[in-house]
Amino acid sequence: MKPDQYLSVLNPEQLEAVTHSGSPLLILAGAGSGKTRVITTKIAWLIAERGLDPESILAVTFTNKAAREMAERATRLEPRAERSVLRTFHSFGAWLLRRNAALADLDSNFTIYDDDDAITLLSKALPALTRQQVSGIVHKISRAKDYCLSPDSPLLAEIDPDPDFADVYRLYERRLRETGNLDFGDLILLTVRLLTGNPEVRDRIHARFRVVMVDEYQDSNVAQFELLKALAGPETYLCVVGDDDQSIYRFRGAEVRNILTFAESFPGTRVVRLERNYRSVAPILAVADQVVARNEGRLGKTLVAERGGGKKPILAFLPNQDDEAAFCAELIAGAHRKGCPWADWAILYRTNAQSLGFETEFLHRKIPYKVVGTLKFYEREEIKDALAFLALVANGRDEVAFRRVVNKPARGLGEVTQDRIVEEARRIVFGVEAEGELEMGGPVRGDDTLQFEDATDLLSASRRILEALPKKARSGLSEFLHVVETLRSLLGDAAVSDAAAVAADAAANEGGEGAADGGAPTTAAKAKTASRKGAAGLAIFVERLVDASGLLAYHQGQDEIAGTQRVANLQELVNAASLYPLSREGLVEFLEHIELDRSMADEEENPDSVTLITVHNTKGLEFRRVVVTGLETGVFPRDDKKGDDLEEERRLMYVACTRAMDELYLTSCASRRLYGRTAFVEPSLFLFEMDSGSVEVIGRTPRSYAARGRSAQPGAGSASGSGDEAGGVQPGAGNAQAAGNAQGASAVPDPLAERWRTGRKLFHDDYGYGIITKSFYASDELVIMVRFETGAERRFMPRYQAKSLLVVED
DNA sequence: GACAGTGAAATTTTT
DNA sequence: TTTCACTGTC
Repeated sequence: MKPDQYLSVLNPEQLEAVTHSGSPLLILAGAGSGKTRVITTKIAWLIAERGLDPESILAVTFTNKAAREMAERATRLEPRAERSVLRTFHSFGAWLLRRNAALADLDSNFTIYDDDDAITLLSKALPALTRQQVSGIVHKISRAKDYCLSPDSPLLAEIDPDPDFADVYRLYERRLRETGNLDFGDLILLTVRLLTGNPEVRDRIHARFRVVMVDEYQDSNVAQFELLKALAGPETYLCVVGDDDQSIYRFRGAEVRNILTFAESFPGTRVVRLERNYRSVAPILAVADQVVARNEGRLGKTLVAERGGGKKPILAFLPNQDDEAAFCAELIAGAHRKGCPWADWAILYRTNAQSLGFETEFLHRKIPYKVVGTLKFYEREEIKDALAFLALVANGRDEVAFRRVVNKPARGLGEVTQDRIVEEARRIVFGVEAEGELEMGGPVRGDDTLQFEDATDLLSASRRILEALPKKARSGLSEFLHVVETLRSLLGDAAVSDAAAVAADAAANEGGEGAADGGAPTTAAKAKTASRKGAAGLAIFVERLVDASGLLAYHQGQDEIAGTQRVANLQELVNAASLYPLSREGLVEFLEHIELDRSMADEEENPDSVTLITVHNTKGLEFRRVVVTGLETGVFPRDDKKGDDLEEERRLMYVACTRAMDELYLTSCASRRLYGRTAFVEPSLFLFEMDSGSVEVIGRTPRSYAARGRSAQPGAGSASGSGDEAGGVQPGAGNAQAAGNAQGASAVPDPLAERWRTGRKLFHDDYGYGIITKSFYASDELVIMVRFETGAERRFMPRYQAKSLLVVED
């Protein structure tokens, strides 16, 4: 596309942001203001108009999805942008560290530990503590890394005042370095140290990246801020984009202050505000704004809706979460009957657990849906097993991986034997008393990488103690070692020397590899094509490994016992590997990609389906119609939230509402089941913060909410005071009758009540046959009691349960 | 060393 | 309701 073409569609502020140069730039981009368009256009423009080498542009984001989208859109405007480096913070860190492994005192074959692995590792080092306690510690360590704090930092007390914490942190670091692996925090922290501690690397990076851009800057943490500072040389053009009102990751270290004080950190900063919202109709934007306006710590923006007209958001009060699910289903099904595609809809909730009710309901009603984020493919036992085995092949020091697979299937190698092997491996490196001698950098000395790896390899250690083991363990272990070795040889004899080779090349590497490397993440779409052709590339290897490791047989057995899908899942993993070359580098690349991007290729899901998604996961997305569910105190916002935490919940609410383009629905239940127990709950604080009159209320209004409505809406109050008033029209099913009030039911014949008359026989999908024992209106909702053959008695609201409840006899 | 059974606790958001 | 730690048995 020609620059004047894509520049002509921009508004004046967007144009200014795109063409600005000569000083740091902060773009304050409100929701739906065309932020991504500005970034991608800027990339294209820099290449096409300013003649910048695409490879000298670095743009970092927080999610892989965002990175992919950015690459896609920039490339559409300017094909050469394909060679720019568009990555997540973490994948950029991994990229740089791997290429400078020797300088960073790392093994270039490092794999990445997720929280779970980190907890396992530390648990083994602290056997006296429960997993839960360790999990708390690991969490704090990861927070410390977010803030760039080493075990020696006095500021550590801010995270945990316990003086032991620093020691445990130190211990964790040592164990982690011993495995040769990194955790998420390290990907940022060690990258910062690499750049600040090695002037030649830093200069090289400054020379290469002339432009550094950051998207969603409001979610950056202190370590990422430090990284940004390290990346910005005197000649670097710095441009960050963000919206302080959408900062929602404080809980994991994000610092809103980064964006609030950007201009102070980088003197001369030019600030451009994008305040025209092109996404939502005005009434939707209004309620979102009313809520977030209550926050104090914000830069303050005035979002202007470019789309006039539009309906007021509808607020539905419902008895409980089953009704909430039914309400949503009916709403969506009703719209679908009128031609609205399923895909126009998104159901938003605060916590993942809330998706369940919607899933069951949608399944019943045959409404196609997809759950975003809960794709726990890589969490499955069989997948983690196979990945652990792969990781061990790539890196023989990986203790967590070793422990996970060495005795699976059972080879007579229990924890005691495992401990012996690990001790043996550590003994070689540290001598008998190693405690406390290490710095953060770890024990690797650049010159003897090879020897180090060999000696501390858990496999070498295994071999050394082999003879000392009891017969059963000995044969089991020796068989295991044989499998690993055979597999390693499959990756070519070059495997062992890779580390040295890569280390030697490192210095010259960042220059040319950007292109080759940037290609990998964008190939996700090609995965399917590749996998259909059968095992190719690394897939051959993974297939062999799954079989030879005994994991296939083991999980086959589990499939037969439990009727699970494990073998099929393993096959899926094999397919995923087909994109990578059959080599040790290919394997390492594969593992890194999985660790950093768990959003497996979107399978062959139905493109026309309703989206079920947590509010956090909607960042950057938009839908025509959105239902924000669970608007109750304790759920959203979670209770015990106050001060800054409450402000963050408010921003979450702001994010949720501003996802909607055309229609917004809000649902709030009177009671909710929470771990088995049913509790009555109050409407969300945020509902009270919206101006009365800016939403249309339906359903039985809770007393507290009604009270507020009455005072704010003079003349609209009801005489009865029972809170029965339901303003507005029931969307979806049976709307005409619903408008009628409870007291009117005596005169007017009511088809709904007629259909669900006492004595009728029913069939229910879950409970089987039953008979209606009572039928009555509670406020303005028809309620029936049904006794089932099982003896159970249940209440239903036919309006919402029409599909699962079938009248079988008059 | 594996495994079943018991009792109790605890639930957010994620690169 | 589910998950996890711990206990006792084979």
